[in-house]
Parts: sequence; structure tokens; C-alpha cells
Amino acid sequence: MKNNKISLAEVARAAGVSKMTASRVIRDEGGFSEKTRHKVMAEVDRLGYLPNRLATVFAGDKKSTFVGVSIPELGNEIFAQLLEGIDRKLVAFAHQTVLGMTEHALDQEEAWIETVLSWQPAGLIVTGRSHSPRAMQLLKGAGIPIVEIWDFNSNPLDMCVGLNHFDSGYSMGRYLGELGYTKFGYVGTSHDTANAASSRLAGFTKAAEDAGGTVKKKLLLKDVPGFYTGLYGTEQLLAAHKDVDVIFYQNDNMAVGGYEYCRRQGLEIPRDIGIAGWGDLPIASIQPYRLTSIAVPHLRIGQIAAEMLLAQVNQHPIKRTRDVGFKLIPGSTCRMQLKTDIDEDIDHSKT
Amino acid sequence: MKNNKISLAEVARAAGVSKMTASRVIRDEGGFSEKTRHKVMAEVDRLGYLPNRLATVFAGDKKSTFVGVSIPELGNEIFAQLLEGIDRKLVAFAHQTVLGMTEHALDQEEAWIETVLSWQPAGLIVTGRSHSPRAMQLLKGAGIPIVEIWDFNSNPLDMCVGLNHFDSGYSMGRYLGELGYTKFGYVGTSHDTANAASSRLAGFTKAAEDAGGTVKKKLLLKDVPGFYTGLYGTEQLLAAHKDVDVIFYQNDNMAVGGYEYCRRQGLEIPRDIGIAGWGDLPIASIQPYRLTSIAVPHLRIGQIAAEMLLAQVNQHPIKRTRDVGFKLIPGSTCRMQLKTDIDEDIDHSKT
DNA sequence: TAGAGGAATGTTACGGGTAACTCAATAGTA
DNA sequence: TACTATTGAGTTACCCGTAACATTCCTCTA
Repeated sequence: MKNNKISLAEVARAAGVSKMTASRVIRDEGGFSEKTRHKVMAEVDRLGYLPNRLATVFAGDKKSTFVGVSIPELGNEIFAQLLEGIDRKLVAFAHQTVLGMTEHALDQEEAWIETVLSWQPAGLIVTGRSHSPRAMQLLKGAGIPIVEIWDFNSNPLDMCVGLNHFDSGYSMGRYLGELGYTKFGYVGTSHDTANAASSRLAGFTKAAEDAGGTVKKKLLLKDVPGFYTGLYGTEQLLAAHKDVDVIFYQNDNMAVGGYEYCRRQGLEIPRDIGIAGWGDLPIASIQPYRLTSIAVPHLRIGQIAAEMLLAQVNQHPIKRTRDVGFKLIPGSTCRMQLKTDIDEDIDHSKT
Repeated sequence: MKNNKISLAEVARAAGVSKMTASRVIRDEGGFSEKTRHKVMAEVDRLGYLPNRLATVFAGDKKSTFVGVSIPELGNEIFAQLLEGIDRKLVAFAHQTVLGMTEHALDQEEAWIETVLSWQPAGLIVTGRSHSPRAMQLLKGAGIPIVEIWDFNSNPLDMCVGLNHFDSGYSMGRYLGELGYTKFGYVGTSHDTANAASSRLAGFTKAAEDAGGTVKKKLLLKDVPGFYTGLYGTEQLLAAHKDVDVIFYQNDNMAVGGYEYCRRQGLEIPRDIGIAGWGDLPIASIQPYRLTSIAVPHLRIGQIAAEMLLAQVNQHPIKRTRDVGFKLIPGSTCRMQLKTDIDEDIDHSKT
């Protein structure tokens, strides 16, 4: 475990050339003879020389190939996939992801932004559009491309790709209202910071009221938005409000958990209660029922974010905001449609 | 979007002191007056100075606070959680994760290792124990702490934490054999490289043979190891081999998908066929049935890996290998036990 | 064969911090 | 008062590559 860091100078000395010549050979930028190339490359291999990229970036006053990517949590599969989409694209263009998990906390995001900026990244991709004042200031002054993702925002700091979560919540609320539901419930997880899920809830609440119904109970749990949280959250919600006739969940995983709770209680769905999720997550594809949900192109968000960032890094012109939309998926976990035909009205997908 | 990078020299000039004095104040290393501290800090705030950590690392010939973390994929929730555990711990100790997704390909891992080493990281955490020859060489010569995780290996390059996947597969095979199963099936995903899942399959196969049974079919799909893959994989497997009496899946999510396929086909579980998963994933907690599986402390693996690495970085003595073990979970998706009482035999947990 | 021009290679300076050392000013002591 | 500590602050050199410029060595041509 000895640190045998070999520098360019050592390679050059071993090859009997100047640092500069060795540098030219290694970067293959021409201006050297074939004989020299052989000598240098032989020493590179023999000594196991690895260039020190810190020095390169530092020397050239260039940007590094780091891209800071912040997401709230990895336990939430939708964010894990977002990150996967981003990293794939970045790697394909020789950039590296420096991870930042904010855990939905603005102060953690701020601390991460400060740290990652000190490494001179080529750009930043941050989830969400609410940031602390100091974070905003840091981002604005960074002088590098910044992409805000997830929650669409027509007036971003720099660039933005995502969808309108408020609208998606509103769509679901209106849809459920049109099916005749009036006593709504919501089960999600809570954080100190307003995030995309809170926007969905706000939209949902608005739609519920517009439809003449009420959200009887908004249950926000201090937990991860997963299967089991959905199950026990539903128990809590129904214990307090037995008359709720449909429950909207923060995501499909929670909804599937909620469905299972209802089933265990002998409730029949959708006869006794309606269940609606969000995200059209993989679990929905293998249930005995078709979950009512909202489909979101989350992989595409990640890819587009990385593309926008790379385009900006390379000074290619690009549209700075992208609303990827969403699509309501009527399922069998809510009662059949009662009032009007709304098929043509439910696709908010913007390609 | 102007790049207004402020250097230490500018702060120093503005404050009317030398670079060195400004540096001392900013690092709070003493040797300056209160008056000077005020002058300097005032300029830091006014100019929005952010230190350039590249320069610091570069100058001091020190290690950075980067830690390279490679995992095969993020779509697989078990790896996402592994990464989450690692990043939490690293961040708590002021280190940053540089992500590497290898997609189970040795050449991608190798390329990533080379790149990440060129950034002078403090250490590396890599998933799996098989690496390309050049990758091995790079890792050995890196002179920094390296932790191999996931697949336990008593003779690691440097440090290792994980579990014995072969044994976990063997345990499941033996358990199923003891329940009287003889015609085994396996559904998983395939990759060019031998990985932990292949070790499990190897162990499973060995146990099946030791028990006098056979693995009728090993189905390896080119897909992600998720719910739907399990569903259609089961369809394929049963289409080819109707007489299989129990199926072992690469993970619980695939098993749940397989269960759903069987249900749709009118098969009753465990009467008509047995289902066994691996990982004790969250989905298992909310099914109407208790899935037979193997529980693995994957979050702990991540935490321990980060702890080992940080201990090594700080030159604290530490045990260099840790086998976290696993635990077989008998469920209701396999037939009840027939032969002997094996309860005391199934816990391979090593705390 | 001198001179031009290009190819190959070398030299110097620099980037943004910090270690190690030096120097100046102030305070304390006999 | 003269001398010594102590404190505060400045100077210099260096980390490892690369840009920009300088130089050497050929080769080819008139």
C-alpha cells in the first residue's frame, strides 16, 4: 500500500526527454517523432504513470469533468432512477457524477453545494427548485451551468427540466372528483421543506375543493415513502377517518402498501374505497389490479438534464426549460367513471 | 453566468494583507490578530470567496476528500440502498462520493477506476471482487484504502465487507431440498461477468445436487432484476419446464413478479409450486403471503464499508475483513417442512 | 552551400493555495 | 535600558501539468 505516485517529470527523465515532450506524447497532440513516442509510452507503461487531473484542471484554469448531482434520497426508487439516467449520460460524455444526498433538507443542500463548488465542477444538477438564500447566491455566482430538475419551473436559475407537480396533483383530484368521490384522503411523507410532493398535494387539494369535495385528512409520515409506510399510513388514516372514500398516495409503492392494508381489513377495492398512486412505478405492472396513477417519464428527465448540462458546457445552444409532462392512468382501483367522458382531457404529456 | 472566481490573492489584496495571512485566517489556524481576522473575513463575505480545493489538495500533495464508489446499477434497489448507506456515512465525515456505475462490465469498471484515480481520491469502494487484470493492478498501486463490498472475500486486495453469496445460495438450496423439493428452477438476470448472483446460483446448484435433486432450468434474462422481469421470466421458465416444483429467484422483486404470474395462471402456491426470493426486500413486507427468502443486512454493509475506509484514511487500526452473514427466512410460499427440524441451522448471521 | 521553413524538442512562467522559514513589532524581564 | 520572548505578518518555494514562446535540427530548394 505504498504510495508510488509517478509524476510526469519522472516519466520524462526516464525517457530522456523534457516534461513538455512527454506531455505532448501522452496527450497525443502531435509534434513529436515516432521514436520519441515509443520511448515515452514505454516508460508510461513500465512506471504505471497515471496523470494527475487535478494538476491539469488547475494548470489550464479549465473546468473539471465533475458534475455535482443532488437528489433528496436514494431509497426512493424514482430518484435512484433519475440519478441512473443522469450518470449514464454523463459517463458517455466523459464526465463524473459527484453525489449529493440532501435528504430534503435545505441546509444539507447548501453545505453540499458549497463543498462541491470548491472542486470546480463543470456543472451542477440539483433536484427541486427551492433552495436556501445562500444556496441561491452560490448557484448564481458559480458561473457554471446549473440544471434544476424534477419540479418544472419556467423561470429557473439557469436551466430546468421536469414536470408541473401541482398540475399532476390537480389532475388526479379532478379525475377522482369526476368519478364522484368527495371525501378524499392523502398519505405521504413529510419533510421540513416544501418539495414536489407537497406541490402535488396542494394541487390535489385545490382540485378536491373545486370539485366540491374535501380532503378529510392529509397524513404526512416521518418515514421513507415505501410500501410499508403506505400500509401503516393507511391504517392510521382510516382509524381517524373511516368515511374517506378515496386515498391518494405520494407514490405507487405507498399505494400498493395501502391496497394491501385495505385487503387485510376485508375492504373491497374499489367498491369500499378508492386507491390512487403516483409515478407509475414498476410494482404497478405486476399487481392483480391496475392501479390508478400518474405516469411520469423520470428516466427521460435524467437524460435531458444531463444533455442540457453537457450542451451548455460545450457552448451548444439549447432550450433552457423543458416540461416533460405527465399522464393520468385510469385504473381499476377507483370506481368506474360516472359523469362525463374525459379521455381526451387527461393526457398532459408534452413529449 | 459570468465566471467571477475570486482567488485568495484578491481577498488578501482587498484586505490589505498577504495571501498567507488571509490563508491563516480562513483556515483559522491562529497566528493573527482579531483586527486582521475581521478585515479578512469581511472581504471573504463581501467578495463571496470560495476556496479552490483543487489547489489545496494539489499544493499539499494531500489526499482529497473524494471517495470513489462503484456499484453495478442503481435500478436495482439493493445497490441503491448500499450506496445510500455509504454516502450518508461519508458525508458525516466530510467526504464526497464520486459515483461509478459499472453495469456489471469489467471494462467499464476499469475505465472508471482509471478516471477516478486520476482525481487523487482518498479511497475507493468497489462492488464485487472480480476485476480486470489492469483494474487489479491500478487498485494495488493506488496507495489508498480500497474496500471491496458485497461479495465477502477473506483475501481482499485491501479490505472487504460483505457476505458469502455462494453459501447463501447453498443454504436456500439445502433448505428447499429438506422440504422435499427436487425439481428446481432459477430465474435471474445475466451479465458477461461472474457476480454475486452467479455465486448464489452456483451454491444453489451445488446444494440441489447434494440433496439429490436437479436444477432443471437456469433462466438468465438480459434485463433488470425487477418485478416484471420475474413475471415474464417465470412464464418462459414454466413454458419450457412445466414440472419444476420450486423456483429460486435472483431477488425478492423478481420472486414477487413470479408469484403474480403463477397466480394469474391459476397455480396455487405453495401447493402447485414453491417460490423463493433473496434479499428480504421491502415489497416482501406487504404481500398477502410471507415470501421465503434470505435476509441480508445491506445497509450495514454500506455503513461498515464507509467506516472501514474512513478508519484507514485516518490511520486508525481496523479489522480488514467483515462477513456480515445472512439469514434464511422460511415463508409460506414454499411447502411446509417435511424431514427434520432445521431451525437452529438456518441462521448464518454473523452480526 | 547558404538560407528558408518546418518538425522536433526544450525553457519559462503560471495557476491557487500552503509549509517552512524569515522578519518586524510589541511585550515582558532583569 | 538592553535584551529576550512572543506574537503577528510577510517571503519564498513548491505541488504537476500545460500554454506560449524559444531553440535546435533537419530537409529541401535555389
